[in-house]
Amino acid sequence: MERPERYHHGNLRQALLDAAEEVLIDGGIEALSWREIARRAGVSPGAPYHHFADKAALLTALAQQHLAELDHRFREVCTTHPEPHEQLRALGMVYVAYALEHPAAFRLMFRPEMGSPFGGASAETPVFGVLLQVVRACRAGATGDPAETERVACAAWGLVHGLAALLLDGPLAALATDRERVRALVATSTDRFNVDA
Amino acid sequence: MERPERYHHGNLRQALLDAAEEVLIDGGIEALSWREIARRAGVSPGAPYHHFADKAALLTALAQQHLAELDHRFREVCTTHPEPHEQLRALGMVYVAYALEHPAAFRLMFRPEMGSPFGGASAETPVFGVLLQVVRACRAGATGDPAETERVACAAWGLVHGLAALLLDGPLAALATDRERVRALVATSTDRFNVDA
DNA sequence: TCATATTGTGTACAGTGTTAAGATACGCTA
DNA sequence: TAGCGTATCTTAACACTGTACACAATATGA
Repeated sequence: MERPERYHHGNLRQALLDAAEEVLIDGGIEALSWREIARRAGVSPGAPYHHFADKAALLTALAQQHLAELDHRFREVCTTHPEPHEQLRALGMVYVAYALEHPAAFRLMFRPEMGSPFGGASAETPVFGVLLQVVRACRAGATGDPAETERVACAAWGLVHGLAALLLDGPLAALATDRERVRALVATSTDRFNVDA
Repeated sequence: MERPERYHHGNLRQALLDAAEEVLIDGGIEALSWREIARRAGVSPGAPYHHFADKAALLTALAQQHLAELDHRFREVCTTHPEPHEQLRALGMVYVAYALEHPAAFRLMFRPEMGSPFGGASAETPVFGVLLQVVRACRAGATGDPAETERVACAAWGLVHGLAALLLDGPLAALATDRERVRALVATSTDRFNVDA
């Protein structure tokens, strides 16, 4: 989209990611076809293969971008909220909010047909790393089993992820538009989950 | 598959569902194509349109079958476990176990590109109905807000659903094969979730 | 300046979901 | 039992899709 008159695009890779994002927003996942992406970037359907191995690779890269953004928001939460338990509640809100704000992108991160943009669930994993850190802070000073701490972090992730998934494509979809009820649901969920050792 | 030599199949509708299930098992969701299903049922690609409006309708019907089976297992749990809190823990185990046992089918139920097999989240909703009943039993005698009870049930569903989703297609996929660790994770999750009023 | 690597185009192929027109067999009524 | 309407299936076609390949244009570096 930068300099259409030239033979070489300049930075097609990013242009493709932008085009994919654009398609994703106003057409959803079903509209996200390789050729449509190339079309929007003003390029022939063969060109993208010089920048991405295949469709899955492009989509994985896009998912990673969103994952990085979500990770950024997570870290922001940690700076604006002092107390660990408050941080945890805020993280839940941010997670669900992001899912509802970027539904198609959020779904993309958990599609089985492409390589998972997360690695595993370690301290270096984008979003999970922050979560694990906060959970550790909540349980600081306790003589608890470290494996249990990890399980608790996974459970916390599962909790908010499940809410997001059910709100997006599950039976709770009807609630998704009512911001206040969503907020209440997330609050109930996190408040009732006991993190402490 | 019943009487292949005849022009009319007999009960093609169920044969198509069976074929779809078969494809789903040994090929995953990606292999689940309309034509492949017809092929396995020994019929031309146009024939299924007399039984299902389109691909999404077929897949929705298949998802509903699995949902009914899961609902059945849920009700079974309620009869074999007397105490509500025990029931709740057992339901969580059964939910996650079903997801890991039938991964492709489980994913099918939450695909955005087809009509959700659940209606909303009411007492009549297949799986949620049982869950709601058990949560109510846990909170019996309390003077709690009914809306809060509903939120708690939603949160409980979110908790186990999130675990299942992360184990299937998320960063917890590496754990999925280790039955004992999965069991411990689910136990930690449900035990730490406070249902009571 | 010229060979080479990079990044485009164009065409082709197999496979997809869906539709429409025509062939066949079943079930009901007379 | 004969005939007819209708439900069911086949065949062929359409507009797509993702990917592969040969080729062309540009950029780069010795």
